[in-house]
Amino acid sequence: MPTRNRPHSERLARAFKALSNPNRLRIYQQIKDARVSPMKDSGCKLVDFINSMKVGAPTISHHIKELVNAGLIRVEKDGKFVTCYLEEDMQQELRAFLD
Amino acid sequence: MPTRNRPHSERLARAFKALSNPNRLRIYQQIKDARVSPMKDSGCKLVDFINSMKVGAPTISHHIKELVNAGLIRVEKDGKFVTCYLEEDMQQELRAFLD
DNA sequence: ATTACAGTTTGACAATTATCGAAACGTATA
DNA sequence: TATACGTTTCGATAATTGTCAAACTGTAAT
Repeated sequence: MPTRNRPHSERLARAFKALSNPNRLRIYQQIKDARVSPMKDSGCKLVDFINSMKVGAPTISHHIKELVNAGLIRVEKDGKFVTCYLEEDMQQELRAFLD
Repeated sequence: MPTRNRPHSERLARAFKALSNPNRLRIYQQIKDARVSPMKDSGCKLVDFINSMKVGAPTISHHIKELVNAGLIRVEKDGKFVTCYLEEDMQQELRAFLD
């Protein structure tokens, strides 16, 4: 059973795997940088990724899903738009591992 | 040009990819934990990995090589033994990225 | 309603990867 | 030298992955 104190290798490895693709890493970085504080988190519109990155929409959709499954981000739907937000707990877990 | 301020996605992604395999992650963790300080770094003997982990020697050798290529660790040979040491610069780069 | 936009799903394909067994290599020790 | 041990290389295989095109879904605008 994975706990907060002794993180499971599998869980961490899955997060690292999600960050192991350059495009996914860039997506994550933008989402992370959009969060200046827990109070001020503008999130990132998925449509902006689709318009700015050099891979097709299906690929981006797939990458986002992987980041969500890895627990790194979460998404919220509003009308036809999807906005991505950082999952701070996982960010903290990764930071803790690196220390 | 990858700099400290604006790290290259490819370089970071390669490091994360190296940590994306559970066995490799465990290896890295042990090497990291063996370094209590820059002055006191006992390193980890490759032979101990081979004896303690449940995968064959060729696989371990391959994993070590990947960690080295990713810039996460370095190895030193002494007689027939190989010892693994943490590359602190890369650890710092990863930490900086997560902040 | 028709069109346009945002996003997902499916199915496919080439490329990469984790692992293995067998063989080879290098170093020490008997 | 011969033998043993630690490590690497090689060749193979099964599994995973990144990407795409095409088709589809849902929402908004005209």
